[in-house]
Amino acid sequence: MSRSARSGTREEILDAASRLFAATGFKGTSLQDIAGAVGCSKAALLYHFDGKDAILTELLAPAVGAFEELEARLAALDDGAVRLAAVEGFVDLVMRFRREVTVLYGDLPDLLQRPAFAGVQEMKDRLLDALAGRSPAPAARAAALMVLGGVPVVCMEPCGIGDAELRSALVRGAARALDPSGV
Amino acid sequence: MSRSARSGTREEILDAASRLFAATGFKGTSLQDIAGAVGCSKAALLYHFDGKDAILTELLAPAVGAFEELEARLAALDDGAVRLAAVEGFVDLVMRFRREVTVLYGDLPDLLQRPAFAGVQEMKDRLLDALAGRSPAPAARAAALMVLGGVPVVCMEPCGIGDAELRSALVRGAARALDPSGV
DNA sequence: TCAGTTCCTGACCGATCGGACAGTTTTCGG
DNA sequence: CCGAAAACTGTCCGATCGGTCAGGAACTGA
Repeated sequence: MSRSARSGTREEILDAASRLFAATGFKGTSLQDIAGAVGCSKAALLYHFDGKDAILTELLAPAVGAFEELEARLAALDDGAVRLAAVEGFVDLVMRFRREVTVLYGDLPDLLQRPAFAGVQEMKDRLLDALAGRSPAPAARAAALMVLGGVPVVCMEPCGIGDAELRSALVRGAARALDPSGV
Repeated sequence: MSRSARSGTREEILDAASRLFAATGFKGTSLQDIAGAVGCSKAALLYHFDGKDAILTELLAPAVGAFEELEARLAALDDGAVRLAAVEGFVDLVMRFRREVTVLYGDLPDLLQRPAFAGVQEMKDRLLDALAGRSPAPAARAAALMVLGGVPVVCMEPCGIGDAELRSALVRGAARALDPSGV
């Protein structure tokens, strides 16, 4: 067992950073803040990571990977089934990676500019397409965008209801919003 | 006519600031950036405004006022009519104040902490209540939160469809999401 | 024309940022 | 027990931040 795996400082840093990034944003959190939360020096962070950006990318990697998997799964579905699958998969992932999604949404505009997250923009576009049931209709795309932006907002809020109940409420609410045969 | 009203520098500052704040966030925009966009010195900004925060608050004041008016109007409605009125009013205001809402949502978490925007949090809560048709049911509140967070996201995106069409798509999509008798 | 107000500039300030670096403590295999 | 690698610290750096200040230009009413 390697030494680094035992001490766990690296994981502590990632945990503290994700909490702080989610609470005050990436730009709003300094290396000093993270070091203080972990209980080490700022230089220790830069020993474990190549810089502030490296902490962010490593932090978001699992979530990004999971969303890429979801997309691969959705790509295999036909137009009829993709909408509901996209809704359920999206809600599940956002809930599972609450903190990471909060971080990502918190500084979205300028985070997307970074070359490291160039793929996120395309990922968002493909997910939007799936939520719209691959329909090019403006109304369908607007509704899909509303779901894409709205679901994370709900998950960020500590709304005091259980995960199972929240999940079902979100899936049904989003499905209603995306239902082209609705009101 | 006062001298300041003629030169219009003050308005230029507010316009440039709102554009930059919306594009790169409040924290992500420096006074230098604004001065550069306006074509004046950084000191000129601080001659017209008491500080960076003062620019933000003055920028957001018309939007905040409009949302307060909306709430006052909603408060007079009974539980049956409040939901649809809230959806239409909310969509209208978000579209009218696109840029301001983008700024507000871009740095929401830490902006809400500011004493100057203490009222915004309560405003959000009351609007949420109205969108949920004043229902305390967790599912209704989750759907309302989804709409509250999702509609601004759609308006920020330059989605290339006309305002009228976008408005109708948003109102209908949001109404579907909030419909308790739906799917 | 001239005093007075408004408008604006360049230079400067302390604080804080992300990061670099040399040196010290801690840990572990042999 | 010891030498080497790993883990970490204190200190310093240049850049940039929001904000201050004294003074100069530009316009105004008399």
